[in-house]
Amino acid sequence: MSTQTRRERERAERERAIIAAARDLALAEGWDAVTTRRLAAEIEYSQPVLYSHFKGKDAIMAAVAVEGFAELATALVAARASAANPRQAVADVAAAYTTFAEQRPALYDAMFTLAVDLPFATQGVPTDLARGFAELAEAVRPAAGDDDLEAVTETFWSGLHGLVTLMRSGRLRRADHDRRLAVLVNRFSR
Amino acid sequence: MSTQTRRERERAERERAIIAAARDLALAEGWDAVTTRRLAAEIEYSQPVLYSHFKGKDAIMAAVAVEGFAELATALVAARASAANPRQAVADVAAAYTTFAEQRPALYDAMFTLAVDLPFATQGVPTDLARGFAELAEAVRPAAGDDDLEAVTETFWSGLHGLVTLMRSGRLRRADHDRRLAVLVNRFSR
DNA sequence: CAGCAACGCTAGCGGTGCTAGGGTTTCGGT
DNA sequence: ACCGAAACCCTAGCACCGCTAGCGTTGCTG
Repeated sequence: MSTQTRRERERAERERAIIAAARDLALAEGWDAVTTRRLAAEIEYSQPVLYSHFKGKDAIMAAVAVEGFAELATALVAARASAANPRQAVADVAAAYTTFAEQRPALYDAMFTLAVDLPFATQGVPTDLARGFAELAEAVRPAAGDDDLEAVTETFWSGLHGLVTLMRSGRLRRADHDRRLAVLVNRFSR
Repeated sequence: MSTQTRRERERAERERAIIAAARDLALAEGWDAVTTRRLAAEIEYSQPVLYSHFKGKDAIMAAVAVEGFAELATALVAARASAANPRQAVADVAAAYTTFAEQRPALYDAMFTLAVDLPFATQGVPTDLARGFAELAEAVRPAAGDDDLEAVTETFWSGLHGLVTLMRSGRLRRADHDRRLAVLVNRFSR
């Protein structure tokens, strides 16, 4: 029994090492730099070992994304908790969201622009993702009015996502980001 | 002179054939299916010919994107022109935008999610892109209030872009699209 | 008609994600 | 204690990618 458990533990550790290596490499040089060969070299095993843990590169990215959901959710919870009033809550949550995307671009990409094989609008949504979404929902709830809260939240989220992706790809001037964010917050407060 | 002009004409035709082939292939099977080899086979020339017309695959995608800007601008102009009132103009323009993205996903990707080497937030923006942006601006102008019109337009655009990309990547339920669109339109009208 | 320049081809480079097959090590039963 | 079996991981390679060097041919020019 002891050797069995040891091997399982080592295997789990190696899996974490793969995810950590992918995450670090992606944060440092972007996802294009994350190749199965470099990943294998990083964990000091051969390429095929990766495939005994994950179905493919997409699955590795998905695993990294799941970690990202936890980070984002934590940031959003903190932002909303420290807000003085409902209006400020929307602003702080929005700022926290875009800051996260700006500071962890590779993580954000894995979560929201790449890696499609994660469950989103279906059952089995990662709990941390649901946590983050709930924070957005609570922030905009006072401003929902007659509209369905879920629809308002999703639309608010889309606005944030659009701002982030268009700015990051050079389609929007970074200098005007605060102004745009203020507009969005304005439209989803009161 | 005659042979010279003939060759230039043939060259121009071949360039158009490359763009058309890339566009058709992308619309039919997505950009992943557009490889330089398939493209070369499609125009019945060898691979290196492509590189005498374009710097690389990205440049070909950029050329396709430019054509897309014209289509989108036309759709937006038509939508706004036929609207009965300002409120309806925002709704129609928004619907036209998302419909375009939904019906021409590959085109939309080339324009707004891939191909970064196009000028956007700088000088030299493709005129058709500016035309489309201007239509969005005119639509939301009545609802800008004290906010800077450009910032409002960019934010509205971001909302549309976010809705489209999150839905297309499976992050938002397609069934609720109209509801979300209505929310966005609501927040950028009146 | 000779020389030259433009042109488009074949072949190949270095890279990608992924997999088949075989050795080696470790385990379990006699 | 040993032997068969199973688990494990590595080497080598497949098919593909974007892109380019170098050559042969074609067709124009003086």
